[in-house]
Amino acid sequence: MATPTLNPEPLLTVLAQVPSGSVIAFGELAHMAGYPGKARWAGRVLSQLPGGTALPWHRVVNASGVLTCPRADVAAKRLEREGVRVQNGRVAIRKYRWSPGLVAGIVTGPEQE
DNA sequence: GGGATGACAATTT
DNA sequence: AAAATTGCCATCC
Repeated sequence: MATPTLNPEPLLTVLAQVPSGSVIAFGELAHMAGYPGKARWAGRVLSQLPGGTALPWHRVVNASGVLTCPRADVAAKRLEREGVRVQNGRVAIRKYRWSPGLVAGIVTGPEQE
């Protein structure tokens, strides 16, 4: 089996499924990609993405909702353009956090509004 | 094999 | 919400 190197493919696939107006955390992204606990690896993958990528990398934030990226200003601008309110490089991840169950129309947990 | 780094997460203060 | 602390995992030197 040669080298068990991690593939960015599943991660990029999940990232492409993220709808506009929503955001996702690195940990959630890695978990859905099939790599639970590898939140840091997810960040590494995005860091290696090319500048001309068509993937919505700007919709990926950390668990705190902070745009932890070298282009936070660009990401914030794009997010606001998609309907996500960004304040001081931070988004209300509590409201905008996306999950596969959400797509199914299943409401989980209490609402915080 | 060891140490430092990084687009992180969870907990506590 | 923010800062500090600890834990985790992959990569680079």
